[in-house]
Order: sequence, then structure tokens, then C-alpha cells
Amino acid sequence: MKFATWNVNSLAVRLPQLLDWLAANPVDALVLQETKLTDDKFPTLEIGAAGYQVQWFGQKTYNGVALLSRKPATDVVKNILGFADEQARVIAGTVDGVRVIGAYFPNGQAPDSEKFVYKMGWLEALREWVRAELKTHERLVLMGDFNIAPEDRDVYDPVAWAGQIHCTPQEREHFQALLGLGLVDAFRLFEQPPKSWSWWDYRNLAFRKNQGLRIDHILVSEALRPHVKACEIDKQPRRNERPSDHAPVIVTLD
DNA sequence: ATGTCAGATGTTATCTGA
Repeated sequence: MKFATWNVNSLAVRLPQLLDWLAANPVDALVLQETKLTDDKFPTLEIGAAGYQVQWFGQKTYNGVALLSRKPATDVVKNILGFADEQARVIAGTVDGVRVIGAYFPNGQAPDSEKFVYKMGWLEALREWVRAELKTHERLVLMGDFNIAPEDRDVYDPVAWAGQIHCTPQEREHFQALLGLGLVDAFRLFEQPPKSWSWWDYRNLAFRKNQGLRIDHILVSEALRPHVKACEIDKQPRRNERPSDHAPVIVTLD
């Protein structure tokens, strides 16, 4: 079984790349972030023709998430239960007996900004909701664009990024608190190439210089942990013409 | 060099967000 996450930075632009990627990388479920589409514009026909069921939750211009799956997702939830939010950031569903939560965590902009305050509140609400989900779903995967680099080894220049957005102690504490619920970072279950990133800024030739951050993650519950066989970042789509700034992350379970 | 990309507004460019 394979699950994946990918921030596509506009599905309108990236749909051909998504379809190419799915053809080359058949997965059981894939969550997308930053679709940037209102629900009436979502490309259901094209994704259906590729052999995937899909649930989607979007808004104009910003954010927007989707859950693609080979088998239909059940008990679909949009956004964090009990957290009033005008931003479309979360979609969850049960696929093949696994609770799949796809999330586009707030960026936070800067540690002294209002958007950072929103990020902290959102993270708190997410944690309490995931805690509840784990009580009813032993087999659970939380994946998406976390906009958090959990450790210095997830940052190409940790000195320059110290205390900056994605790397603040407060964000890293929230990441650890999610692990404290009984989740594990699937990527770190395996030896990985050094300087493994999932995002590279479009500017500064960052991809060519491999200057990036690992901010896209797949967390799996303790019940799933013994079944995790691999976890990889697929850099290939970042080499495309007009790429997303993020690469997909894939987890393989037996 | 805050150096690119995407979407929106409303142009033949400027703003916001990432």
C-alpha cells in the first residue's frame, strides 16, 4: 500500500504533471495541497479518467486540498472539527481501513505576524482533533505540507534559518506534540540521503543548488509503524518545466 | 539582490502570498 502527499501550487497549472505523476507512481491515496481552485472548477473528470476517486475542498485563490484514492474514501471530513476556519486546509477520509488526513498547515509568514498567531491556534486545534481521531482510528496517517522543518538537519542553512518561519522553537514544539500523540515521522524511520528536502524556493536557483527545507511530512500511527517499508521524497517532478516548488513524499506499507 | 511563481485586479503593470 502506498500513500503520498504533494503540494502542487495550483492544480490548474499542475494538472498535466499530476496525471503524469500518477501514471508513473500508482498510489492508493494521494493528498494535494494548494489546489487554489473553487470547488466548481475542480478537475473531477480528468482525475476520474485516471482511475482515481476524489474528494475536494477548495476556495478562491488560496489554499485548497484534495484526497485522491483508488478505492472510495468514506467518512470524509473537511477542515478541523470544531475549529471555525474560513481557509480550506484539511481533508480526511478512510481508505482501505486507514484514516487518511491531508493537511495544508498555515505558512505563518513571520514569527511576529498575525499569521503566526493563526498558525499557532490552528496547530493547537489540529492536535486536539487528531488526538480524538486516533481514539477511533488506530490506523492513521497524517500527511501534507506542514510548513515546519522539524530539526536543523531538515534545513539547508540552519544558522541562517534559526528562529525564522518554519524553524521557530514554537513550530518545532508543535511538531513534537503531534509525535507525542503516538505518531512517527515515516521519513526518519529509514536512513536517508543527507540534505533531503521537500521544498526549494523558486528564487535564487535554489533547486539547482539544492538549497531547501524538509517541510512536507508523513506521520503514521503506532499501529501502522511496523508495516512501513519505505518513505521517499520524489525529486523528479521538481525537475519538470514549470514545476511546483514542492516535491511529493511517498510512504510504502505492507 | 525579496533574484520566482501564481492568482487577482484591471493592464499593458502592480499587488499579495508563498
